[in-house]
Amino acid sequence: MKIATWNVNSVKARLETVTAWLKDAAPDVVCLQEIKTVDDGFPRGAFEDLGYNVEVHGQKTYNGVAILSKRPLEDVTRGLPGGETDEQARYIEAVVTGDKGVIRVASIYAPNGNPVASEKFPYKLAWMERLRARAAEILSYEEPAALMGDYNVIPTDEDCFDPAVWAGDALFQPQSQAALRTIENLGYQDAFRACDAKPGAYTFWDYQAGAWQKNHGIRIDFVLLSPQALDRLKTCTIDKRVRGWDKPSDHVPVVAEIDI
DNA sequence: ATGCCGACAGGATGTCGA
Repeated sequence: MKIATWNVNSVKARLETVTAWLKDAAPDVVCLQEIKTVDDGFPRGAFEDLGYNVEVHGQKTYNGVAILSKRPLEDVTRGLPGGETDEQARYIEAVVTGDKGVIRVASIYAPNGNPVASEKFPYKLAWMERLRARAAEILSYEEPAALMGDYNVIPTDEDCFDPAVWAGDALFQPQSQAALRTIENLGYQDAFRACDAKPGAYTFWDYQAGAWQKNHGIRIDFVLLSPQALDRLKTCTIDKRVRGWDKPSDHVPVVAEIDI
């Protein structure tokens, strides 16, 4: 089963790019982030026409996440547990059944957190703590799980072109890196790192200042796998071709092949 | 030090992203 995550930066503005990629890559499951639309505005027909089931947790203008799957999506959870007063749509989770068993998948859009001196940074850290709690709960199920998305954390110096540029940024703060590491330390593995230890692989290049042309990127989109999913991991790749296409998102898809 | 680019809502330009 081919599973993928992609921050599309508006599903409406990106519809042609996204459908072109789906036809080219033919993933079985895709977690989308930053769809920037309410549920009713989601172009579900365009994806259903390509054979996908669609589950959406949308929001006007900002955020919003979705899951597309060629297999039925079951046990759908909208919103990250523990945030009854949180209005921001950043999490949706569902269970997919493959030929050899089930896999639980989550589409995650973690808060950016900038500027660090604002209330946005503690919101980011509190949200990551809620994600840790949910990740721990999922681990207790002892089943294959893939927590996929835009974590808005640069894990190490090797995950950005120039660490000095990011020194004051929320994505690169020690607290942000620790929050991600704490989730991994529960027992999740970064699928890309499990397959490819080379530094200098990125998933995001800013639209500004020719970042793509200069390869000034960062790696902030991850597929985190439970032990039961890691056991079945075959490959994990970053599809950077897509950043060079017309009307690209500033993020590219991360794709993992799981034997499920 | 800040903007660079792009999407959105709204109908100009400010907010947000990373």
